[in-house]
Amino acid sequence: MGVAERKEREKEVLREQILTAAKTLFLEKGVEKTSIRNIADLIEYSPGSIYHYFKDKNEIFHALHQGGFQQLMGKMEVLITIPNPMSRLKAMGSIYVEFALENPDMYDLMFIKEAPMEHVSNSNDEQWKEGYGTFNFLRATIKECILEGYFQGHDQEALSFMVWSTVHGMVSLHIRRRCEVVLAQRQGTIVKDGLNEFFSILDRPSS
Amino acid sequence: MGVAERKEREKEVLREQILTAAKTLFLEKGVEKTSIRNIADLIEYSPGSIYHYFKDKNEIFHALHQGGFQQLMGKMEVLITIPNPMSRLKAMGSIYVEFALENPDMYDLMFIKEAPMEHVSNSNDEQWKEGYGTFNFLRATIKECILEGYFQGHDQEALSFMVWSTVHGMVSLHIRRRCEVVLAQRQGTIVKDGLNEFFSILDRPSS
DNA sequence: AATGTAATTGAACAGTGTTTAAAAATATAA
DNA sequence: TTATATTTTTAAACACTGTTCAATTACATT
Repeated sequence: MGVAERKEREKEVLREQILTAAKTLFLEKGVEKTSIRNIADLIEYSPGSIYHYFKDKNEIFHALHQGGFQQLMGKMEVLITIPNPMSRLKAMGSIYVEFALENPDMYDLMFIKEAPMEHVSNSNDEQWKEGYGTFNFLRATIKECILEGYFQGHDQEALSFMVWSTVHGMVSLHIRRRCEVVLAQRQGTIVKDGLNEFFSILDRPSS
Repeated sequence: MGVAERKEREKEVLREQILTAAKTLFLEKGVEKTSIRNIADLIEYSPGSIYHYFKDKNEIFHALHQGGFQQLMGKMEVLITIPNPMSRLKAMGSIYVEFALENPDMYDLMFIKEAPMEHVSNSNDEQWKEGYGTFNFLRATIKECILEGYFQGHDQEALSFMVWSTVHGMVSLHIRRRCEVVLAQRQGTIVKDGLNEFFSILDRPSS
């Protein structure tokens, strides 16, 4: 009686197809400008059938959202091989920025867009599980830095938040197209340059 | 023959009414979820008549956008009385954060929300006039800091962008409710604490 | 009072997310 | 194999959206 299992697998395949098509279109023309009909056209199904696999458009976002956190965590795994906490902190920043610039729409979904389920705050804990994971790793790295004397007398929690904010600020200004105010000839590299400036500042000795 | 002038004034009044209604609705339910018909309903005019005062929805957004920049610039005027560039830089950061926390919705509109149709409309220069103004002021302040030896060997443009990114990052993570990952007992003051951490880091001497 | 101009309207167009009743495809049972 | 039951898919419809435009209304000028 493996029929139910096969059906389940087939259903999962179509679910995956929808997700892949949605991701393709989101990255291509943006989330807002991608319609359910566009997705349906791409997988050659009717618009209505998508609603048998996802409650609504938001649920498609949410599924991709979680996938994004796993992707980011995957990119961060190499960091455990870096023993020096300061080097690890910098590498973490580089990976974060790299992820954001390579997957701007996904980053938008994860960190910039209005979180759609905020009023239904019950499931928040589950949703942010991965988010907690990455921030905890940052916090632990900062703690090691402080212990090794890199940021003497600094506040672990506030410093962690500030470091995260700096990289988030740079990539989100870039993604939301607020970089036109910087010199035209610098716009192409301003995020990378800004990150290096940040590293330089972090490298300066505690007075 | 003051008729033309009176008509002009009346036209300006209705323009103002549209802007006020749009602002109310944008801040209440967001730009994307506010329709021209919603705005028209609120001022008790037909949807079509709005197009006699604004080319399209984007033009309404940009008009409000510019108003926000003027408000921020107004708050920044006191900075010219601070002679020391480093003190001025810090005060600028404080005012920026204060503005964002006091007017989160307007800040959202100005720096976080998707600026609609930016790639389509080619009048970018005019739109960002005020944006250029505030960033120029930051750039000039950073330049003075460098000249006075505060950031020896640093890149003016990249450093300016990085400083802006840090304050923007902190307030935008706060506004978009991504601060739940920080310790619960710190969440109320994390932006202010993070800003102070940033100031401390900036204060450290160039090696 | 007649004319010309500017403001306003409501209908229409092409698009959106979503729902739903009917149809098609498929699995199970007799 | 045939009949029934279940699941999957579809097309049409609903209530929206931004925008355009011909027709109407309001009004200042002659």
